[in-house]
This record gives sequence, structure tokens and C-alpha cells, in this order.
Amino acid sequence: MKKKREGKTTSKIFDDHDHGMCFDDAIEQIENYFLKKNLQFTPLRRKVFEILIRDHKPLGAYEILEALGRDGFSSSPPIAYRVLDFLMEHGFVHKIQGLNAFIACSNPNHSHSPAFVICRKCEKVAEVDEKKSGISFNSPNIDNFEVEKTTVEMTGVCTTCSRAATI
Amino acid sequence: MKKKREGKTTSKIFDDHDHGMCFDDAIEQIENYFLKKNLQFTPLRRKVFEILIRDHKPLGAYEILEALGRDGFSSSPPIAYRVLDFLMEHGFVHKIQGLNAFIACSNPNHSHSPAFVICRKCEKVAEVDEKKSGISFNSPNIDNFEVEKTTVEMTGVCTTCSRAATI
DNA sequence: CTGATAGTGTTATGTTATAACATGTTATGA
DNA sequence: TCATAACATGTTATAACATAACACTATCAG
Repeated sequence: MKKKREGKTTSKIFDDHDHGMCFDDAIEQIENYFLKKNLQFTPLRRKVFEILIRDHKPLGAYEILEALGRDGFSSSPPIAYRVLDFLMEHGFVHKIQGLNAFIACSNPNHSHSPAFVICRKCEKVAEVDEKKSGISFNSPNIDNFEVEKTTVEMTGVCTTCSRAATI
Repeated sequence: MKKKREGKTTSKIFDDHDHGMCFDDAIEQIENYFLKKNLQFTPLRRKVFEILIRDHKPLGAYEILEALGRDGFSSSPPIAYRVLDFLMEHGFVHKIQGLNAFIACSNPNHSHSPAFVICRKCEKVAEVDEKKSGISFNSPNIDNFEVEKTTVEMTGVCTTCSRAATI
């Protein structure tokens, strides 16, 4: 049952996202990817991904562990960290460094260098596409340094929060 | 006694920096800044800054604490974190999120949004200037979201390390 | 002198992450 | 088919990073 996205007037970047769509599609995409790559989409991995994609907000490793515990899985720390590492390797989960938290990827299709917009009040996070957002993060002119991974995070206050109160 | 920089052939970005100069200047700059702003450059604050600027490499809070202890200061965690927060507020220290570590700022003059290039092998870090490095990190087209702070880190392997060994 | 502020110190604890090793399960190939 | 390798999960313990809460001192404005 896919939700249709409702017209909204709030901060576009945080809402420009059909989450019902996203959930179903995301599960399908990850299944296909794992099949194709001959990797195991085990119950544990599926569960961790579902936990992340269902909230679609950043969760700390220990929050994920609690959720795992509630669902009958082991909840000792290495369980979460191992699965998260695995899902990150394959681009289905990103770590938000500024929050020590993990979030399901919004764009598992592209192999991208994601950028995140983080509201420091509500801690909502939007993963923005380089092109759509107007960010351009050009390959830097750094002699002989091969960039393997980029971390780009922008922190501020989202429209909803800034409307709700003066800082 | 200011060291003159020797001709080198290693990764430019990590070496394009006169550290002898940097140390002396940095101390002077921070002193002036604090004077001007009527802030106290206390022995503890000075020591923390000196520890960071003298190595000019990222140090974890607990490494800084050890150094403080060796120099006769208290080495309980809040000491380091408080001073680091203070120095970060004023732009003399940055946190490298990818390493949970702190580094003295290379450019305390400009109020900038720094970007860091990190070698994942030797953990050397270079703070790069947007313009010099060719990075362009344009203000993103995000409706009504005011970016207060950016984190930009690029991880890879520096020339020295990649020459030293195949991955 | 009094009360406010800032700086430092201390104890205790909270939070995040990993090391090291054990167990089960599946695939491979001699 | 049996050894073995590779992978996935589980467990215990601990490491590494960070903050809360409160105490003490010094300085300074009123």
C-alpha cells in the first residue's frame, strides 16, 4: 500500500520524499542488489535495514540494538556495528558523523558521495543529491591524493523548527 | 628560531605549510585575538593550544589529557573537553569527525568553513582552503534552511603512504 | 562586603565502539 | 562424505569518547 505524497508547505528538502514509496522500493532494491551480488540478505540484515528505513531518521547504534532486542534478536553491540558496517559498505546505510547515528540511504541506486542536511533542533536529516541541492563538491585539485570517501554535513535549523520558536 | 621549509617531493597538500612559521604566528595570532576580544588566554588554554599546534596533527581528547598531565595540569576529561570547546568556538581548533580528534586551525584569520583531507593510513590531516584546493562547496539551494556549520572531510591515502606500500 | 561570573578541579557516569573468541551454518572440493 | 574454508551470528569484556553535577577559587562591579 503505497502512500501518495501530500502537498506540503514545510521545508522542501526534508519533505521532498515519498516515504511510503521509499520503504517498499528500498526493500526491493536491496533485495535485488544482494541477489545480484550473491550476498546474503539475512533476517538480521533485513531487520536492521527495516528499522532504519521505517523511521527514516538517524538512529544510534544502541537504539538499533534496542529495536533488535524487542524483535527477538541479540542486542549486544557488535551485532549492530557489524551489520551497519556491512550495509554501509554496500551503500545502503550512511553514518551521520555529527550525530553518531546511522540512516538508511535515500538513493541506493547511484554510487554517490552523499551530503546531509541536519537540523540541530529536531535532528531530522535530509540526504541531498549534489545536483538537486546546488551543492557542487568538485573533485579537489589535490596532488596525488585519491579521495576515497567524502563526508559532507550541513547543520542548521529547519523551517519547521525555526518557525516553532526563536532560537 | 623559525625553520625554513625544505624542498620536498611528497604530497603537496600535506607539506605546503611552513610549520615553524605556523607555530610562532599561531601563538601570536591567538594572543592578539584574545586580547582584542577581552578573553583570557589562560595557562591551561595556552597549553592545550600549544600541544595541538606543536604536533599539528589530530590528537584525541585523551591524548591531549595525557600531555596536560605530563605538564602538571589536571588530566580529568572535562578539562580537555571544556578548553577544546572554547577554542573551537573561537575557531582556533577544529574537530575531525572521522577521527574523533582535534587539530589546531591552519587559518585562524579567515572565518572559514574548513575542509579536511585525511590520510587513512598515517592519519595526517591537511586543512584545505576552498579556493586553493579547487573544492567548490557552493551554498546549497535548500529552501529556508540556514546552514550554520559545515563538515567536509575527504578520506583517502596520501602520496607518501601509497608509495610506501600497495594497499 | 556581597553577589555574579568565569575558570579550573573532581567524582562519577553515560555513550559509542571494538577486541577476542565461541558457535552454528553453508558452500567447496579432495 | 568428510574436511575445511568462509561466512554469519552470538557472547563477554573492555576500550575509547564524552558529559553531568557539583566544589572551590579568583576577580570584579555595585
